[in-house]
Amino acid sequence: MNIGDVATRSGLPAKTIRYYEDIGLVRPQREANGYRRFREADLHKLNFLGRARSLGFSIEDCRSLLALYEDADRASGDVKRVAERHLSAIDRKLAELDAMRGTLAHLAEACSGDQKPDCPILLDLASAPEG
Amino acid sequence: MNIGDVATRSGLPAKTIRYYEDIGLVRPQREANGYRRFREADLHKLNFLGRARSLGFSIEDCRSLLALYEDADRASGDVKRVAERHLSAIDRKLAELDAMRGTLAHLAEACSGDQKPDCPILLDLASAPEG
DNA sequence: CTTGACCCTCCAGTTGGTGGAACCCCTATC
DNA sequence: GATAGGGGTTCCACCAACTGGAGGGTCAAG
Repeated sequence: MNIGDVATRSGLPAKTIRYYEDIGLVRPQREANGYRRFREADLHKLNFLGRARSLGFSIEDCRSLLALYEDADRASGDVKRVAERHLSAIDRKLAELDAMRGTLAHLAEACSGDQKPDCPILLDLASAPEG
Repeated sequence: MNIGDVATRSGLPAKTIRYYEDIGLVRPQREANGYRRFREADLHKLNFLGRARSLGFSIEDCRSLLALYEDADRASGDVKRVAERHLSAIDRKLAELDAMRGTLAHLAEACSGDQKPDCPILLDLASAPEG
């Protein structure tokens, strides 16, 4: 398979796949003309990467997960640890966004949104930081 | 005030303040010796920026908000529009993270986490993309 | 033989800063 | 006057995870 084929089959842009090769996540072979040659195993890896990235795992997480994926002897506990670490990162992010949302919604609600220049949003933003 | 003073009073690192000057968000004057000289108005702006950034507004959003802040004649509706656009971006992000969290929690729960090599997390990650 | 769809490499830009090097300035102390 | 420290200055490089584009090679069809 050429890069275009794995691109359509994995759903990843060709650019991204080249980038993944650059940073050592996949190692396709090369044809005589310099074109990358991908095998089924490479496609599996790319699918794996696409799915993991879409779940928000970082590239470095993906590298670990891929190593575990390829290690037939790994303990599933190792994978679970990576997943749970990521899960709590997601929870932190969620809490943070939720707090933002609360403040912002409150401010937007208090704002009349008309032609008058008074605006509680700006008033809040302009208030000094606590501490 | 020198940069160190506004840094402590605004809670922003000096490096960040220099960066904000670089991209034109603040324009402190200069002393004869080349030191930046900040006035109260600059400090207000920096507080504004710190608060807006902590609410997740992008730098470009901040630029708009700052322009509105400094425009005595703005309509509060203009500000509200920026805030509401940002609010829906936050909502999208929240939904996305929540979906991730669901999938991941489900997978982690299904994973025994013991010494056996079978791992539903990896199995899921390895499955082909739909479509 | 030309057209057009692929493919290649390399460079630069994105966002919002952060780290560090190399150097200047100011004040206090010896 | 020398020196030590704690400011300040500039500039360059780096982070994640790509993305866009230039400039050019390759291949199959008409």
